[in-house]
Amino acid sequence: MSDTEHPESDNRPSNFIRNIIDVDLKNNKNDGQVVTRFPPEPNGYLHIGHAKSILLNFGIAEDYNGHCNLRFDDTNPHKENIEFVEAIKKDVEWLGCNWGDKVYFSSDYFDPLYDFAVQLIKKEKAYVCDLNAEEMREYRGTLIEAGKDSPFRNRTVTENLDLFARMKVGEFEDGSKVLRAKIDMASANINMRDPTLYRIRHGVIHHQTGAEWCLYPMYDFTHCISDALEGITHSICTLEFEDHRPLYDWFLDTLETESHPQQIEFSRLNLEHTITSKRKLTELVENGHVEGWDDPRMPTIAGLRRRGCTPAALREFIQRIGVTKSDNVIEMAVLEGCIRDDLNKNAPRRMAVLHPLKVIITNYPEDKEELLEAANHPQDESFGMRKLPFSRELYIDQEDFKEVPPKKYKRLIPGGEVRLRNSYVIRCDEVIKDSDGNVTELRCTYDVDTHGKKPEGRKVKGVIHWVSVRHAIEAEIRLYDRLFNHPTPDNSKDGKEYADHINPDSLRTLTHCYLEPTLSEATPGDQFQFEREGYYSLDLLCQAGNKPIYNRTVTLRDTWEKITKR
RNA sequence: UGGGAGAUCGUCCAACGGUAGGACUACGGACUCUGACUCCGUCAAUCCAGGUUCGAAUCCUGGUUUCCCAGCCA
Repeated sequence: MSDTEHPESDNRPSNFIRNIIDVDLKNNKNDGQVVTRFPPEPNGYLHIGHAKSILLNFGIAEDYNGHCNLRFDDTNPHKENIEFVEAIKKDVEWLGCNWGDKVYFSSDYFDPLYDFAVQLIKKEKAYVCDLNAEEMREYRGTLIEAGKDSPFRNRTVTENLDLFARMKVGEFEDGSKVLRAKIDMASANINMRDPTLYRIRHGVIHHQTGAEWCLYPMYDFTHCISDALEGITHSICTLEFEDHRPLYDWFLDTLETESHPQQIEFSRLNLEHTITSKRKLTELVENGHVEGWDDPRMPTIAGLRRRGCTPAALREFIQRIGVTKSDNVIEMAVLEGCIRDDLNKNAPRRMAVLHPLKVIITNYPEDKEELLEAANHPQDESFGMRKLPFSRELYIDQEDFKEVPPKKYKRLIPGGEVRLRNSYVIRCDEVIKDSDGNVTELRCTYDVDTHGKKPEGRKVKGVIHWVSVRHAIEAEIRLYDRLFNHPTPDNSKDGKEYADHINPDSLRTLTHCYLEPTLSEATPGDQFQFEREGYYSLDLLCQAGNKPIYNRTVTLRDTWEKITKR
């Protein structure tokens, strides 16, 4: 902690939702309690948009000494499964959120929900309707025309009670009957035009309740009641549910539940060059555009993790983008900046050559080798030192030698000198080429008096990385780029679909890369800065034969590239 | 006049009737055994038109424009 005046209040996010809560607290609403919830449907993996919601809800709970429930909104067993439940728990935990002892499920409330539905029927606020899906759509009207009442709208309480009970025990086929709320078919808000409460689904095995039910409640009915039963005070959701708030309130008012949570809507996260639609992410996986939900190119939390993004970086990102009700598209640079900030501070430095070019140090004895000390972090001594073997034959990167250098180039050129990082200054004496004129090898000499000191009588500006051929570890390195070429592939307004904007070069695999030998000690998930290249993470899952695989998390900022592009 | 919501630098977020501020990006410079990091600096915005007010991003009126809604999905 520094000596700032208010060390506590510095880092607290402030946004309109927290402002609302502050006012509620001042008025002693909810007895001063703050209880939130994160309610994912287990029908896919969580993505970066969910991270916003998770960190918002859990963050508020933490800062206000409240609690945030993890609740699976599992009312549609057809699409949901236990794999997704487990994946979601893993991701929320990885983000550093603590849901306490109990994981909640909407399906925990199937019994009370059924009783509430009965209550609604008794209040003449719900009825069993025999219209099929198509008929119901016709009766619903349009955005600008009122709907009309279902012919089944005026069934008696007794008849509705009987029918609903028989729906429950399985007397009717899928789709033949639904339970609907009786509200107003002429409402300007389509959600209020007698929304469906329950549908019949035979033969699906629910991951929590098995085959116990053939009747499943709908979102609008389930969500508000689940919130109320859990004593949620602030039910925070995304903007598309704004239209549903009157319905949320209608259920809780009509049923006179003990508590009446307040629904508050915020705008969802949109990130440039990616998509955050669960449906479309599912398609990317199922159509083989990516290798799975945790493909490092995916904006899923699992993908980000495998790519090497850290929870701290993601948290910082979510904090930086803020929370409002306005539509937004966040530049990828914001996320990358957060990742770089975190990894710059926390990733030890290593050397790795991605595009090897052999260098022979002709004045270095063949059988000699040295161990050169190198700092693991240039700004943080606590990272300690490591020893790098140096020998006669080295690899440097092809990019670090140019026979015909562009302006301002300060790496190796024929007859020129360059510093080998953590090592000596070498001079390029001879360029060896193959029959096609490609440079295949460099013959250099080293200045023995330049290790740990500046060369005498001249300045050497360039510093390049290297590895010793004899000691190097061969590795596969995967370079990831944006998954989509268009900044808003979802909504490109050029008549094309998101899939048309997939970047064919989103993955480049380099199979003959060479790493410094200390990397043999790395374990999956470890993150490093490969100096002058970027941040890389040892893959969590794969190995290419006996070669390790490193995923590029993000490049270093590259002003040289900017200069050369001009 | 179907309903609901939004509009502030290129991007994201502040300013809650009193000097339009921060972050990211971009650009320029310093430093450097990472063309990184760090540091310093520069550019850059209130959707429009009226009105109220000593004073308006903020309040009022009228426009413009963007997003969401017609699942037995959530």
